[in-house]
Amino acid sequence: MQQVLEALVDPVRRSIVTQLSAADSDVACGAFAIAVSKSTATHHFKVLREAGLIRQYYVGTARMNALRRADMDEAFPGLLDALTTPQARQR
Amino acid sequence: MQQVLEALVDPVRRSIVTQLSAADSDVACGAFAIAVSKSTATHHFKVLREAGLIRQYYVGTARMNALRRADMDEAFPGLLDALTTPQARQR
DNA sequence: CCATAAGTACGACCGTCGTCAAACTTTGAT
DNA sequence: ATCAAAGTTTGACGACGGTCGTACTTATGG
Repeated sequence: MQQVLEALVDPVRRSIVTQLSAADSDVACGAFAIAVSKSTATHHFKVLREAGLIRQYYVGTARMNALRRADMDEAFPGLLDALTTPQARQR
Repeated sequence: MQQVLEALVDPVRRSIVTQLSAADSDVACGAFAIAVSKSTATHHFKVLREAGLIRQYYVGTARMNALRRADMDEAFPGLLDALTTPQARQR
């Protein structure tokens, strides 16, 4: 839980989770709308992965990211819902 | 939202919120089970207050703390519920 | 009036975190 | 074989946040 919150408190990482939640399929690392360098992006994906929020797999040179929503909903019911709500994203 | 998450990511502050949520009435600053000095405690209460999570008022020399659950539930539905759930506290 | 209790305010210290650039790896295409 | 695309790794830097001690304020009780 502590680890999950530490992952979600960063705006960039929360944006990644939000974009993943809104997408209808998995997303490559380079396809996110985040304004940081590649190395910083790699760092953020690592934090999200180690917190159990995403799963990653390769497709050619692209590393795909999948939101582990079911696992999260089981471990922390309501948390991702509370964060990906449209009004939550706005405020 | 960002401010609320930054307030809730600290274990001491989340413990304060949890204890407030479990209590059936408001709690004085000195009555919490937190292992930090007085000045550090004051700092944490200030962060919680500025994030809108608690309200404070004096009763003699004691400063009472009230959880603003209704305001939070309106602004960020499900967030406090997700964090104060017994299984959330455990994990 | 004085002492004690309950917090607050102010600096200071230190660790952690987000950030980047540069060098490297691996895969796929020409 | 070469080259480009996509990430990773490493190291460094700077800022912010949690912590504490000390000094200060305010209120209650004897």
